[in-house]
Amino acid sequence: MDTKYNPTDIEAKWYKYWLDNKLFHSEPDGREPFTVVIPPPNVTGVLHMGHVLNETIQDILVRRARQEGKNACWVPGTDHASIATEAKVIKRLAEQGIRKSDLTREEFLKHAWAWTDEHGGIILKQLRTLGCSCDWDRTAFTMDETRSRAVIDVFCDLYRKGLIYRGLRMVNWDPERQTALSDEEVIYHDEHSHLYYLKYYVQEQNEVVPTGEEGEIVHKDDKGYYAIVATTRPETIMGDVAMCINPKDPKNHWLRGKHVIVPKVGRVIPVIEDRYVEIDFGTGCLKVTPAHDVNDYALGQKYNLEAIDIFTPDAHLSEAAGLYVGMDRFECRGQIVKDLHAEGLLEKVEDYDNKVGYSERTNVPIEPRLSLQWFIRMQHFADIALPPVMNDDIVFYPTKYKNTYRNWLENIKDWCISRQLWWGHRIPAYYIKSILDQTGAEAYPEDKIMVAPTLEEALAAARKLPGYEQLTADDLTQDEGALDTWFSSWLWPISLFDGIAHPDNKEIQYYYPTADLVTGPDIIFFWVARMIMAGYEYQHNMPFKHVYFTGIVRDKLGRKMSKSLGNSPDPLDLIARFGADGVRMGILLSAPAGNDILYDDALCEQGRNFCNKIWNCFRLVKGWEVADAQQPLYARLATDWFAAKLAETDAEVADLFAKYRLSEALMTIYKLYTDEFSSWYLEMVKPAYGQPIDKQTYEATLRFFDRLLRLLHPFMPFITEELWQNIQQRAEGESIMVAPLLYDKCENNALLGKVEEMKNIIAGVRTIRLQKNIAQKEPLELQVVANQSLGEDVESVIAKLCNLSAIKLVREKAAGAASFLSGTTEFAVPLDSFINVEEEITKLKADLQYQEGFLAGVMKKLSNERFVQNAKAEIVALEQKKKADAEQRIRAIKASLEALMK
RNA sequence: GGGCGCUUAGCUCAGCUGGUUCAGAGCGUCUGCCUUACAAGCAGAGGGUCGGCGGUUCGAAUCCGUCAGCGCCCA
Repeated sequence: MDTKYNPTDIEAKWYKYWLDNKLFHSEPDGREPFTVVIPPPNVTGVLHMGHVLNETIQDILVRRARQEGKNACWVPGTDHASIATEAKVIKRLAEQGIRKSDLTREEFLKHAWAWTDEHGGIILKQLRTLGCSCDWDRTAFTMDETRSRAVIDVFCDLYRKGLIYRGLRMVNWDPERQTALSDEEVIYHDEHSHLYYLKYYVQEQNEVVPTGEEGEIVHKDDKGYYAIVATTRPETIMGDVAMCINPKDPKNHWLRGKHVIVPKVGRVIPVIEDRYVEIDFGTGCLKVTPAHDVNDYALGQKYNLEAIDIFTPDAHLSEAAGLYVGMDRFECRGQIVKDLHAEGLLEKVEDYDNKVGYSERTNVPIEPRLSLQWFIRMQHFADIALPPVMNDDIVFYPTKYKNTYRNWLENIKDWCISRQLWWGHRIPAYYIKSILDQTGAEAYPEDKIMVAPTLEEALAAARKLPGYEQLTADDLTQDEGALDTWFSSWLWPISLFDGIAHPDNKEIQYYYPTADLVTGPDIIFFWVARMIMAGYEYQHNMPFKHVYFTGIVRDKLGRKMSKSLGNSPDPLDLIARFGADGVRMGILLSAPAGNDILYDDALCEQGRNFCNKIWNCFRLVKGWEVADAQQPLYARLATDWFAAKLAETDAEVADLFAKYRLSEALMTIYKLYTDEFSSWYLEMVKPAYGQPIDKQTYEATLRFFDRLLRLLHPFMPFITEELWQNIQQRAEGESIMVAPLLYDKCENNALLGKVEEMKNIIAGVRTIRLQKNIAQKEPLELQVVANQSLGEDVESVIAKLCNLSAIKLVREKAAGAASFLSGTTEFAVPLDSFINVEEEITKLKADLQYQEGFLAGVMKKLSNERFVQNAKAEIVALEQKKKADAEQRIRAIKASLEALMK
C-alpha cells in the first residue's frame, strides 16, 4: 500500500462498481421505504458549491438509511427553469443573428430543446463525481411526458374546482423578459433616489377659498394656486387620472372638490379624498396612476377611475402617454425632470431612500403592470398547508423556519402562475376565435373559456355550448402563455411517481410520503410550502416528513459566492485536488443546519488529511503479522475498552442523526478515529517492532475497523468502500453501501472511566518527559502515592506507552521527583539529576493557589445555609465531594512543597 | 414599518428544560519531536470576566428586562 491515499482512481472504480451492481436502484418491496427527491437543479446549470452542500447532505441521509436496512430511493432530476433557460436560448439565438420575434413558437421550442439536449444532464453527471447515490434509472425532467401530463392535469383540475381564475390584475412585470412574475420572484433592494415635488395648478383658480383652519397650507405663485405632489416616479404623470388627499388632512382641505392640472400633460383631473393617503408623506397629496401602481389601482377601482397604461411591454413610453413616446422609462424620468424644471413646474427635489423591486431572474426593475393573467386562489391551500407544519407532522430543521412559514401562509396572496414565455408548459386554455376577434382577449367571457388537457377535449367541451355545436379545431386558439416553473416543481414529489395521473399506483403508494427534503430556506415559499399544499390536495398527505434547511455557502470572508466576485471554487476542481470524500467532509464540517457556511479550502484539506489518516491506520493493521499467541493484558484492556467506546459513539451518532446534526455526527466520528482509535487504541495494542500480534487482538481490531468504516461510510463513501473491500475477501456485488450498521452492545461506563483516568496518567508522564526533555527511549520509573495499585492491566498499558521500567506503589514519593495529580491521586517520576527545585516549587505553588481558590469557592457555597437548604440533595453532596477532593489535593501539594523546601 | 434570529477562544461553532473541576470542540497559534502506519503526522501547551447594563435566584453563558451591534424574512 502507498503511504498516501490517492482518491482519483479509487473513486472512479467504486462509483462504477456501484452502478454496475445497481446498488442505487430501488424497487418497491417489503422493507420500509426511505425516499428523497432531489431539489431539481436547472437543466442547463452546472454544479456549484451550494449543490455540493445540498447533495452531500442528501447522500449522507440516503446512505445511512440504506445501512439501516431501509429501501432507500433518491430520485434525481432537473427542472426546465423557464425564464432562465429561455433567456439563455434567446441569447444564443442573438449571437446567430436571430431574434425571438422572427421565429414561430414551434421553431423557438426546437432551439430550446436542442439547447436542453446539449446541456441538460451535465449537472447530473457531475453529481456522480461527488458520489451521489441517486437512482439514475428514475431520472426525471419537469418537461418530460409524465411530469408535463401531471402539470396539465392539475391545471385543469384546479380550474374545475374554481381554484384557478383568469383576471386583469396589477402584476409584477419584467420588461426585459416581457412576462409577469409572481410576488415571490421580486427582490427588493434599497435604493438612493429622489423625491420630486411637482406643481399641479388648480383648475378653478377663482373658486379657491382658503378654509383658514389651523395647519392649512396653501401654495400660490404668480400663475395662481397650486398643489404639490411628491413622487419618486415623475415619468408616470402621463398616467395620472386623479389627485388624492386625506379627508382628515387640514393642510389640503382647500383643495376639496377642485380639479388640478397635471403638469406638462395638461390633463385636468379631479381631487378625490381617501383615508388611504398618508398625511405626513410628502405634502399629503398623492398622484393617482392606476395603471402603474398597485395601490393606485385599488383607488382607481374604488373611485371608478380610468387606467391609462403609458408603457409598452418593454417599458418604453407608449402612444397612450402622448409625450416622450418611444423613450425608455428611466431616460424619460431624466428628461421630464429637466423639462418640468425648465417650465417652473418642479418645486424642489429631495434625496430619498426607497425600496425598488427587481426581477429575480433578469435583475431588471419590476414595472407594476395591469394585465390579464392566470392566478391560483391560495387561501384554500394555506388552510390545508399550515396545520401540519405548526403541529409538527412535518418537522423543519432548524425549527425557526416554522415562524417564517406561518407568517407567509397567514398573509397569503394569490399566485400568478402565467408567464409570457414559450419555454414551459403551455396553459391548457382555449378560446373561440370568432369571439376573440370580435371582443379581444381581455374581454373574453369567462364562462366560455375551454380548459382541457388537449385541443380535442377542449373542442368537445366547446361543442356542448349552445350555439357552438358546429365548432372545429380551427376555431379554437390556445392561450399563448406558459406556466410558472414552480407550478411543475410543486408537484415534484408526486409527479416523480406518476401520482397525479395514477394516484393509486404501486410506486406512489410505496414511496410517498417521502422522508426528508433538503433545500435552502430561500425557496421555502417558492417550493417547500407549495409542495406541502399540492401534497395534501392530491395525495391527502404530507410530501415529506422532515425538511432540512441548509445555509448559504459563502467564502471565508462571509461573502456570497458569485461569478462576478470570482470567489466560488469549481467543485470538480476541488474534487480533483482533495478527493470527493475530502470535499464532502470539508463542506459538511462547519455546516450546522440552517447556518451559513464559510467555505475555506482548509476544510477540504482537513477532509483529505483525514482520509490519509484512515488509510494509514489500515496500512498499519494490515501490515501486522499474526501469531497464535496469548492475548497480552494490555491488549485485552484495549479491546474491551474500545468495544465500549465504539458502542458509546454509535449511540451518540444515532442520536445526532435523529436530530439532523450531521456536522456534529461527522465530528464525533472523526474524533473517534483520530483520538480514540489511532492515538489510543492502536498505540495500546500495537506490537513491538518486528513482533507479531496475537490472533485474538488482530481479529477484534479488524472487527472494529469494519464497524468504524460502516459508521463513516455515509459521509465518505469512497475510501470506506475501498478499505472495507480490503479487510477481507468480498464476493462480487458485495458492498459496504448495503452492509448494515453493526451494533455490538457493550455498555461499560466503569471501564470507560477507568481508561480516561489511565489516559490522564499517561499524559502526565508525557508532559514530564516534554518539560524535562527526556527522550521516550529513556526508561522511567513511576511512583503511585496510594494504598492501592492501579490494576495490572492499566499498569501494563501505562508501562507500555510511557516506557516505564517500573510502577511502584509508595507511601511517600522520592525526593527529587516530578509529580502530578490525576483525580486525587498523586503520581511521581523520580528524576534526580533532571529536577529543577525552583521550577518545581513555582509550579506547585501555582497549583496550590488554584486549589485553595477552588476550595474557597466550594466552602462559600457550603456555608451558605440557603444553598444547603434549597439545592437538591445530590448537588449538595457533590459540593461536599468537591470539598473533600480539594482538601486531599491540597494536602498532597503541601507535602510535596515541604519535601522540596527541606 | 412588522416578524424572526444572532452576539461564547484568533476563526467557525456547540453548550442555553439554571447546579458534575462548566466555560467546550474543530481549525489556527506556540513548544518539542523525521519514534520502524501516517510531517497530509505525533506528543504537549497557551488562549474567553460567554456583547453592555439591570433583574429573578442559594446559584445565571443558560431565565426575564433593557441597550448596542449584526443578519435574514415580509410589507
